[in-house]
Amino acid sequence: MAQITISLPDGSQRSYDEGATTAVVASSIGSRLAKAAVAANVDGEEWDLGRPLHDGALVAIITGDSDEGRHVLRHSTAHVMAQAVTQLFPGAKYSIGPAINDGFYYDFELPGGRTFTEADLDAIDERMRAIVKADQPFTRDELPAAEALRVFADQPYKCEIIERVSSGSADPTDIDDLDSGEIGSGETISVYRNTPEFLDLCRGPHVPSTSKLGHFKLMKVAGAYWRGNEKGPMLQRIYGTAWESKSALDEHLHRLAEAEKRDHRKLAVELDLLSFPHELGGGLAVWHPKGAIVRKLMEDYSRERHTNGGYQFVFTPHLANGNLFQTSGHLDFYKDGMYPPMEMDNGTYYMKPMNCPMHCLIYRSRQRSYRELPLRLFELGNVYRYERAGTLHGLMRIRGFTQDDSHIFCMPEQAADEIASLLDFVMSVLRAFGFTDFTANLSTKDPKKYVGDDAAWDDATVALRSAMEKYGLEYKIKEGDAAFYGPKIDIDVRDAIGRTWQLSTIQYDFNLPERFELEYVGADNARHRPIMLHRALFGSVERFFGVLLEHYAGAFPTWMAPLQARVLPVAEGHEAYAHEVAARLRSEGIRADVADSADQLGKRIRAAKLDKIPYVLVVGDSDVAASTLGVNPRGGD
RNA sequence: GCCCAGAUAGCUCAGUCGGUAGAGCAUUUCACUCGUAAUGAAAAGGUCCAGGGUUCGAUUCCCUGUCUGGGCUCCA
Repeated sequence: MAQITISLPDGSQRSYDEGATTAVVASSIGSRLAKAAVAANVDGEEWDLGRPLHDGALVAIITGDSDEGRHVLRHSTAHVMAQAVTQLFPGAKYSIGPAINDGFYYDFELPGGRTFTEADLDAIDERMRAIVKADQPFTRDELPAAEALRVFADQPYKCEIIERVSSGSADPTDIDDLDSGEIGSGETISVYRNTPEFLDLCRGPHVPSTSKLGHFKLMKVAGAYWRGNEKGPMLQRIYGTAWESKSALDEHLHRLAEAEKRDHRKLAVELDLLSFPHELGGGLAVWHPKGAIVRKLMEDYSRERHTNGGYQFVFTPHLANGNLFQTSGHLDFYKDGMYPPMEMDNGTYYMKPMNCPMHCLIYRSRQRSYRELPLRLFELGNVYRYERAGTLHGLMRIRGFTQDDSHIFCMPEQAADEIASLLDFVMSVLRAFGFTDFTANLSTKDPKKYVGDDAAWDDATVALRSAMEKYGLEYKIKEGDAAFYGPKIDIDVRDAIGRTWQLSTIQYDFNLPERFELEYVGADNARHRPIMLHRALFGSVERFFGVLLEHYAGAFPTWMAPLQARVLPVAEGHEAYAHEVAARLRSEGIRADVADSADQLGKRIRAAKLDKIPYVLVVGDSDVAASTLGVNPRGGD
């Protein structure tokens, strides 16, 4: 048996049997030695995590506080879960079970179409803990494909994977092949087992033994399509989370609880901001007075910045004749995302899913000169999109919403400068709302869904790229993620608890100017075609509001708080003075009210705090006498 | 659209093995007038999501729909 020797940071060496246990693991989870060991020299060659060594055997080092280490233990936990499920539910079919962010999942099909219940999760959890306790070693085997098919004869999903791998059609970059991508070269299939009865296709690596696991929790059951195919069978997916230590698990659960407390749907009810009445239908909201104040402040600020930024305001209707969307291409490309047609005596009408076609009509309403360009049209435009029922999510995914939408018409040679100054504008406005951490993505052409010629796409992509480089913004590339009419830049922001949200978008469009035959007269007295930039900064006002609500956990900065101050008289005798104070504040433009003394002071303070009012002002005898007040700020602003 | 789970007072939830329901908070009234996160008492508050079926009787069981939640798929 060949040996693998690893030099440890303390100068000592350790040898492992290569092949018998192919996952080489630092002696205990939580040890830090692995990070240093990754750079160790094995058999005279540099190697890295997960790199195949010696006839396809894999070696990996895990450490408790590395992403690689967590990945390994999560995936191993997924195996144990599948093992528990197959023991508890004879005849269960198991498909794939990868590690994901914070945890893992495994997809199953139970006999007779049975589904998992909450009680099942408890039983599975219990069985998993027994397997952990049994200290079963994970071992690796390689089987010829034909034998693997025999071994997994009663597991149709596994057979499908084996066939895909042995025919060479598995794609290791495909999420659905995560588990299968590297299980073999086509000739042989690698499997892991930790008891004689349970084995699973897997490229490894795994922890050496089930006893290294244990800090996990099964979270929920959900439906999931086999291989993500909407037409394919629906499997039962169990999600779990797994960590290297109890404290890490607890921390994760705590983070989840924090995020739940910040849920904008919950806060919207608690703070009386807005609601989604059933009578309206799914994905449609009504704004209550307090929510409306915040929204109005957001919109006012946006209008002010756009005025200063050289934008011209326009208004356009909510409906349009279908011919307009035929011209724009929406009916060809996104009919499914539009509300159904309304037949009228003079044509077929649709709710507008976007404002751009109408802005094109404004551009085209008369002849344009190059001297007018860039022409920046801005509208807080209401659009309606028929989002599929299962995708609606509070304010984040909604069917009727308002875009802070602008379309900038400019000469192609102006585009890079215009985009660079747009980036500046966008981030300056986002900073005003309290975001400081931005990342950008450049989305490129979707080869299956685009219009226009390839050269135009290339030019547009270069313009966006050079604008970001000019601005000095780092960006990632999302291949094939662009809209059908042109490439785009999306700006993601990180919120107070580290989640990222895609907010702003800047999209290059050479397609609509073509379709609407937009022109300008150039300095050469000839007609030219402008290009168009779509850009939304909030994205949707509703969604941005939802993100702000979660970012601030309901405690909006004072400038946008629905109520900025509440005056509390200590007792009945102080009420007149309290009203005087509030009136004075209101005359200074401060949103203030008074909570009279019907309840005890402590209770009124508590209520004001729960309402997240920035300043609670208490007035009693000494304040009346000296014309003062006690200031109790919310803190944290 | 698909899978699973829900919908009971304004909110959060309990309950009814099928005999039209209850708590806490909020609301109203009364008492208390209080100096920094819950004073006490009383009252009022419900088509138990909607429609159909089974039943002597349905909020409860079944079906359909609507809406919500978690996923999948989608996201111009």
